[in-house]
Amino acid sequence: MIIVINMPRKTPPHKKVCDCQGSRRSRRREAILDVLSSGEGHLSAEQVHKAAQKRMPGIGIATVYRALKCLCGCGKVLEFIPSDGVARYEPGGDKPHHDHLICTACGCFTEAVDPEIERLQARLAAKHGYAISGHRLEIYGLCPCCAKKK
Amino acid sequence: MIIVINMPRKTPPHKKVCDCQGSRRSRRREAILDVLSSGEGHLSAEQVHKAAQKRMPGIGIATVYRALKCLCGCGKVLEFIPSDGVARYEPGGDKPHHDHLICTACGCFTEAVDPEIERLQARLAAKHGYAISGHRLEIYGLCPCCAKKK
DNA sequence: GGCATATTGATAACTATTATCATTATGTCA
DNA sequence: TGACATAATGATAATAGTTATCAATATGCC
Repeated sequence: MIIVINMPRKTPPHKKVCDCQGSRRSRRREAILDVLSSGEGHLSAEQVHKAAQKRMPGIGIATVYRALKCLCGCGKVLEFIPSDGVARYEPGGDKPHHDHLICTACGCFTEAVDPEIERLQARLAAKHGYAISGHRLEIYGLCPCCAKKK
Repeated sequence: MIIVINMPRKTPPHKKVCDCQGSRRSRRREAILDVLSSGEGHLSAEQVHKAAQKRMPGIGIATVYRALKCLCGCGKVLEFIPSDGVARYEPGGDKPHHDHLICTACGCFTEAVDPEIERLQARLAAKHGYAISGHRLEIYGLCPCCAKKK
């Protein structure tokens, strides 16, 4: 299974914030996971924050970032960073790997996967002597809805 | 030909800084282009700045950013933004499209392309009703050099 | 050479994200 | 149940990368 890997940010956390094992139960972290599990996914941290505030008024943005990092660490949430450099989050866990189609007009995300592409990527990596550990594929264009409008 | 497209940043420039037509000649802009043309490519703005200072002492970082934006606008330079969110620049123009293999250990970039993958991406986009305008593919793993060390 | 204006450098501002730190909540153990 | 160790939290400062602002300078044209 291919995992999407993000390059390390400039200032990585010094220690694991949460391994979701020795952690205590936290109602806010649960609320944040619930936002992603029940929502449409592909939310930025700010959007997650807004949605979480409806369930848990007063929740701080720092808590959201910490919770997302924690939830990513144990696989319950997936983070991916498109070319605007702003991290997006989606529920992980049972969800299979997929790539993203991104609409250049409305900014919406569509999930898609092509096993053939996955296979060829591995081949391309091998051809260059790379031991592949992950990949990131984004396809840009007009979504059907926006294409119709033009 | 497929062009790599970056999502718009949060604070896009209000106007085109330079269309490389009505522009005046600028020795610094030329120096910056020269850095990329003669160097290894895949440089961050900061790295370009450092290299440019050797040729043009006192050149400011703002000038580097402006010049890069200008040079990207007219195709002489290509910008791509990997998952650390930090823009990298490489000479454009005559260079054909390519994807990137990125080493998770040393951070080096390798250029690669597979026509088959390109074709399948177009097919995948079409399958989802997308009018494709570009894509971005990054493959992460250990480069041959780093793989050998382990 | 002089003029209109494009370009520049210093620096403030901005966005997304992480670190800090005092306060609060949680779980455990007596 | 109550006390205690410590994980989690919120406010906010700090950081990195990038863009905007603005006065000073450079460029091209007459």
